[in-house]
Amino acid sequence: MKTPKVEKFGSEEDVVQLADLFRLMGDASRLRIIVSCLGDPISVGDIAAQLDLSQSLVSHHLRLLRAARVLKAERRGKQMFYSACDAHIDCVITDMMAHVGEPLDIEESD
Amino acid sequence: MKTPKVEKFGSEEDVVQLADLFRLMGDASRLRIIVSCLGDPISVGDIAAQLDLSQSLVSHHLRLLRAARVLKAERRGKQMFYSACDAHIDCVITDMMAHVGEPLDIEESD
DNA sequence: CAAATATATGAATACCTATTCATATATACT
DNA sequence: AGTATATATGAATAGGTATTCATATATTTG
Repeated sequence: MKTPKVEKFGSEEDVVQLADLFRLMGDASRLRIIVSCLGDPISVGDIAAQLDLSQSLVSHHLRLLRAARVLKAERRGKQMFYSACDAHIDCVITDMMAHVGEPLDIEESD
Repeated sequence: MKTPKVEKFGSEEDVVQLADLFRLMGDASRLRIIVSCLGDPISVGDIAAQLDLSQSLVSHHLRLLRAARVLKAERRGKQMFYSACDAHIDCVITDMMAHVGEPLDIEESD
Protein backbone atom coordinates (compact mmCIF):
# COMPACT_ATOMS: atom_id res chain seq x y z
CA MET A 1 0.00 0.00 0.00
CA LYS A 2 1.31 3.32 -0.96
CA THR A 3 1.54 6.15 1.51
CA PRO A 4 -2.07 6.84 2.34
CA LYS A 5 -2.33 10.39 3.48
CA VAL A 6 -0.30 12.90 5.31
CA GLU A 7 0.57 10.52 8.08
CA LYS A 8 4.04 11.94 8.13
CA PHE A 9 3.14 14.00 11.16
CA GLY A 10 1.76 12.38 14.23
CA SER A 11 -0.48 15.28 15.09
CA GLU A 12 -1.31 18.82 14.22
CA GLU A 13 0.90 20.02 17.01
CA ASP A 14 3.84 18.31 15.37
CA VAL A 15 3.28 20.33 12.22
CA VAL A 16 3.14 23.57 14.13
CA GLN A 17 6.22 22.71 16.12
CA LEU A 18 8.12 21.80 12.97
CA ALA A 19 6.98 24.94 11.23
CA ASP A 20 8.10 27.02 14.19
CA LEU A 21 11.57 25.53 13.93
CA PHE A 22 11.75 26.14 10.22
CA ARG A 23 10.56 29.70 10.67
CA LEU A 24 13.36 30.28 13.14
CA MET A 25 15.83 29.15 10.51
CA GLY A 26 14.05 31.24 7.92
CA ASP A 27 15.79 34.46 8.80
CA ALA A 28 19.26 35.07 7.38
CA SER A 29 20.65 36.66 10.54
CA ARG A 30 19.33 33.88 12.69
CA LEU A 31 20.51 31.19 10.32
CA ARG A 32 23.99 32.66 10.41
CA ILE A 33 23.87 32.71 14.19
CA ILE A 34 22.85 29.08 14.26
CA VAL A 35 25.70 28.10 11.99
CA SER A 36 28.11 30.06 14.15
CA CYS A 37 27.09 27.87 17.04
CA LEU A 38 27.42 24.54 15.26
CA GLY A 39 31.07 24.12 16.22
CA ASP A 40 32.55 24.90 19.58
CA PRO A 41 30.51 27.03 21.96
CA ILE A 42 30.86 30.69 21.08
CA SER A 43 30.21 33.83 23.06
CA VAL A 44 27.57 36.39 22.22
CA GLY A 45 30.16 39.06 21.56
CA ASP A 46 32.08 36.82 19.21
CA ILE A 47 28.94 35.97 17.27
CA ALA A 48 28.09 39.63 16.91
CA ALA A 49 31.61 40.55 15.83
CA GLN A 50 31.94 37.65 13.46
CA LEU A 51 28.62 38.28 11.76
CA ASP A 52 28.74 42.04 12.04
CA LEU A 53 25.44 42.23 13.87
CA SER A 54 24.56 44.39 16.85
CA GLN A 55 24.91 42.77 20.24
CA SER A 56 21.29 43.52 20.95
CA LEU A 57 20.05 41.85 17.83
CA VAL A 58 22.15 38.77 18.44
CA SER A 59 20.87 38.54 21.97
CA HIS A 60 17.27 38.83 20.85
CA HIS A 61 17.75 36.06 18.32
CA LEU A 62 19.61 33.88 20.78
CA ARG A 63 16.72 34.08 23.16
CA LEU A 64 14.35 32.74 20.53
CA LEU A 65 16.74 30.00 19.52
CA ARG A 66 17.29 28.97 23.10
CA ALA A 67 13.56 28.95 23.82
CA ALA A 68 13.04 26.68 20.84
CA ARG A 69 15.80 24.39 22.08
CA VAL A 70 17.85 24.93 18.98
CA LEU A 71 20.75 26.34 20.99
CA LYS A 72 21.74 26.01 24.60
CA ALA A 73 23.58 28.51 26.74
CA GLU A 74 26.35 28.06 29.25
CA ARG A 75 27.89 30.76 31.37
CA ARG A 76 31.65 31.16 31.63
CA GLY A 77 32.48 34.07 33.83
CA LYS A 78 31.05 37.20 32.37
CA GLN A 79 30.32 35.61 29.07
CA MET A 80 27.63 33.33 27.77
CA PHE A 81 28.57 30.61 25.35
CA TYR A 82 26.07 29.17 22.95
CA SER A 83 26.10 25.86 21.11
CA ALA A 84 23.68 23.60 19.28
CA CYS A 85 21.38 21.41 21.35
CA ASP A 86 21.89 18.40 19.13
CA ALA A 87 23.32 17.43 15.78
CA HIS A 88 20.10 17.32 13.80
CA ILE A 89 20.08 20.99 12.99
CA ASP A 90 23.39 20.49 11.25
CA CYS A 91 21.85 17.66 9.24
CA VAL A 92 18.89 19.77 8.30
CA ILE A 93 21.09 22.55 7.01
CA THR A 94 23.30 20.15 5.11
CA ASP A 95 20.29 18.52 3.48
CA MET A 96 18.85 21.86 2.54
CA MET A 97 22.10 22.90 0.95
CA ALA A 98 21.97 19.74 -1.10
CA HIS A 99 18.54 20.80 -2.22
CA VAL A 100 19.81 24.20 -3.25
CA GLY A 101 22.65 22.60 -5.14
CA GLU A 102 20.26 20.35 -6.98
CA PRO A 103 20.27 20.94 -10.73
CA LEU A 104 17.01 22.34 -11.98
CA ASP A 105 15.07 19.54 -13.53
CA ILE A 106 12.99 21.28 -16.12
CA GLU A 107 10.80 18.93 -18.06
CA GLU A 108 12.35 15.58 -18.63
CA SER A 109 9.08 13.78 -18.96
CA ASP A 110 9.02 12.29 -22.39
CA MET B 1 41.03 39.37 5.95
CA LYS B 2 37.65 38.18 6.85
CA THR B 3 37.66 34.47 7.20
CA PRO B 4 34.94 33.51 9.57
CA LYS B 5 35.07 29.93 10.62
CA VAL B 6 31.58 29.64 9.26
CA GLU B 7 32.71 28.06 6.06
CA LYS B 8 29.54 26.09 5.86
CA PHE B 9 28.10 28.48 3.34
CA GLY B 10 29.91 29.29 0.17
CA SER B 11 28.66 32.85 0.04
CA GLU B 12 26.26 35.29 1.59
CA GLU B 13 23.79 34.56 -1.16
CA ASP B 14 23.74 30.95 -0.12
CA VAL B 15 22.65 31.93 3.36
CA VAL B 16 19.85 34.07 2.04
CA GLN B 17 18.71 31.39 -0.34
CA LEU B 18 18.72 28.79 2.42
CA ALA B 19 16.88 31.09 4.77
CA ASP B 20 14.27 31.73 2.10
CA LEU B 21 13.66 28.03 1.77
CA PHE B 22 13.39 27.56 5.52
CA ARG B 23 11.03 30.48 5.77
CA LEU B 24 8.79 28.87 3.19
CA MET B 25 8.62 25.77 5.35
CA GLY B 26 8.09 27.92 8.42
CA ASP B 27 4.37 28.29 7.93
CA ALA B 28 2.13 25.49 9.11
CA SER B 29 -0.25 25.68 6.16
CA ARG B 30 2.60 25.69 3.69
CA LEU B 31 4.42 22.89 5.45
CA ARG B 32 1.29 20.76 5.29
CA ILE B 33 0.95 21.53 1.62
CA ILE B 34 4.53 20.49 1.02
CA VAL B 35 4.02 17.22 2.82
CA SER B 36 0.86 16.59 0.81
CA CYS B 37 2.98 16.81 -2.30
CA LEU B 38 5.74 14.48 -1.16
CA GLY B 39 4.04 11.37 -2.50
CA ASP B 40 2.26 11.11 -5.80
CA PRO B 41 1.35 14.33 -7.57
CA ILE B 42 -1.80 15.79 -6.11
CA SER B 43 -4.29 18.31 -7.46
CA VAL B 44 -4.91 21.72 -5.96
CA GLY B 45 -8.47 20.84 -5.08
CA ASP B 46 -7.41 17.65 -3.33
CA ILE B 47 -4.81 19.51 -1.29
CA ALA B 48 -7.37 22.08 -0.23
CA ALA B 49 -9.93 19.44 0.67
CA GLN B 50 -7.46 17.23 2.47
CA LEU B 51 -6.04 20.05 4.55
CA ASP B 52 -9.27 21.99 4.90
CA LEU B 53 -7.80 25.14 3.43
CA SER B 54 -9.42 27.51 0.96
CA GLN B 55 -8.60 26.96 -2.68
CA SER B 56 -7.34 30.49 -2.92
CA LEU B 57 -4.95 30.12 -0.03
CA VAL B 58 -3.58 26.86 -1.34
CA SER B 59 -3.04 28.40 -4.73
CA HIS B 60 -1.22 31.38 -3.26
CA HIS B 61 1.08 29.11 -1.30
CA LEU B 62 1.65 26.83 -4.25
CA ARG B 63 2.82 29.76 -6.29
CA LEU B 64 5.49 30.59 -3.73
CA LEU B 65 6.57 26.98 -3.42
CA ARG B 66 6.78 26.60 -7.15
CA ALA B 67 8.75 29.80 -7.53
CA ALA B 68 11.23 28.55 -4.95
CA ARG B 69 11.52 25.26 -6.80
CA VAL B 70 10.24 23.30 -3.87
CA LEU B 71 7.31 21.98 -5.87
CA LYS B 72 6.69 21.57 -9.55
CA ALA B 73 3.39 21.70 -11.38
CA GLU B 74 2.03 19.58 -14.16
CA ARG B 75 -1.28 20.04 -15.93
CA ARG B 76 -3.68 17.18 -16.43
CA GLY B 77 -6.78 18.39 -18.14
CA LYS B 78 -8.49 20.95 -16.04
CA GLN B 79 -6.42 20.18 -13.01
CA MET B 80 -2.92 21.01 -11.92
CA PHE B 81 -0.92 18.38 -10.10
CA TYR B 82 1.88 19.32 -7.77
CA SER B 83 4.78 17.28 -6.54
CA ALA B 84 8.18 17.78 -4.92
CA CYS B 85 11.04 18.91 -7.11
CA ASP B 86 13.50 16.55 -5.49
CA ALA B 87 13.84 14.28 -2.50
CA HIS B 88 15.86 16.58 -0.29
CA ILE B 89 12.89 18.38 1.14
CA ASP B 90 11.68 15.06 2.46
CA CYS B 91 15.08 14.50 4.08
CA VAL B 92 15.01 17.93 5.64
CA ILE B 93 11.60 17.34 7.19
CA THR B 94 12.60 13.92 8.43
CA ASP B 95 15.75 15.31 10.03
CA MET B 96 13.82 18.08 11.67
CA MET B 97 11.33 15.64 13.08
CA ALA B 98 14.23 13.74 14.58
CA HIS B 99 15.32 16.98 16.17
CA VAL B 100 11.89 17.52 17.66
CA GLY B 101 11.87 13.97 18.95
CA GLU B 102 15.22 14.48 20.59
CA PRO B 103 15.08 14.12 24.38
CA LEU B 104 15.75 17.30 26.26
CA ASP B 105 19.29 17.14 27.53
CA ILE B 106 18.68 19.28 30.55
CA GLU B 107 18.30 17.93 34.01
CA GLU B 108 14.81 16.59 33.94
CA SER B 109 15.43 13.39 35.87
CA ASP B 110 14.76 13.05 39.55
C1' DC C 1 31.73 49.72 47.44
C1' DA C 2 32.39 51.52 42.44
C1' DA C 3 33.76 50.85 37.77
C1' DA C 4 34.09 48.10 33.75
C1' DT C 5 32.57 44.49 30.82
C1' DA C 6 29.14 41.19 28.85
C1' DT C 7 24.66 40.07 28.06
C1' DA C 8 19.65 40.63 28.38
C1' DT C 9 15.41 43.12 27.93
C1' DG C 10 11.61 46.63 26.94
C1' DA C 11 9.61 49.73 23.81
C1' DA C 12 8.95 51.65 19.33
C1' DT C 13 8.70 51.09 14.49
C1' DA C 14 8.89 49.96 9.82
C1' DC C 15 8.34 46.24 7.16
C1' DC C 16 6.57 41.79 5.88
C1' DT C 17 3.05 38.13 5.25
C1' DA C 18 -0.89 34.93 5.83
C1' DT C 19 -5.53 35.01 4.91
C1' DT C 20 -9.96 36.35 2.78
C1' DC C 21 -12.88 37.99 -0.83
C1' DA C 22 -13.78 38.93 -5.40
C1' DT C 23 -12.61 38.10 -9.93
C1' DA C 24 -9.95 36.46 -13.89
C1' DT C 25 -8.18 32.76 -16.69
C1' DA C 26 -7.87 28.13 -18.51
C1' DT C 27 -9.78 23.75 -19.89
C1' DA C 28 -13.52 20.42 -20.94
C1' DC C 29 -18.02 19.37 -22.47
C1' DT C 30 -22.67 20.01 -24.94
C1' DA D 1 -20.92 29.59 -29.38
C1' DG D 2 -21.95 28.94 -23.96
C1' DT D 3 -21.69 26.56 -19.42
C1' DA D 4 -19.33 24.30 -15.77
C1' DT D 5 -15.23 23.20 -13.38
C1' DA D 6 -10.44 24.02 -11.74
C1' DT D 7 -6.98 27.06 -10.77
C1' DA D 8 -4.74 31.60 -10.57
C1' DT D 9 -4.47 36.32 -9.26
C1' DG D 10 -5.19 41.16 -7.42
C1' DA D 11 -6.44 43.96 -3.60
C1' DA D 12 -7.18 44.74 1.17
C1' DT D 13 -6.15 43.88 5.88
C1' DA D 14 -4.90 42.17 10.31
C1' DG D 15 -1.35 40.31 12.72
C1' DG D 16 3.50 39.21 13.02
C1' DT D 17 8.52 40.31 13.31
C1' DA D 18 13.30 41.97 12.53
C1' DT D 19 15.82 45.75 13.88
C1' DT D 20 17.32 49.76 16.61
C1' DC D 21 17.87 52.46 20.72
C1' DA D 22 17.96 52.92 25.44
C1' DT D 23 18.39 50.74 29.62
C1' DA D 24 18.68 46.99 32.99
C1' DT D 25 21.00 43.01 34.97
C1' DA D 26 24.86 40.06 35.97
C1' DT D 27 29.78 39.22 36.70
C1' DT D 28 34.52 40.33 37.56
C1' DT D 29 38.03 43.39 39.27
C1' DG D 30 40.10 47.38 41.71
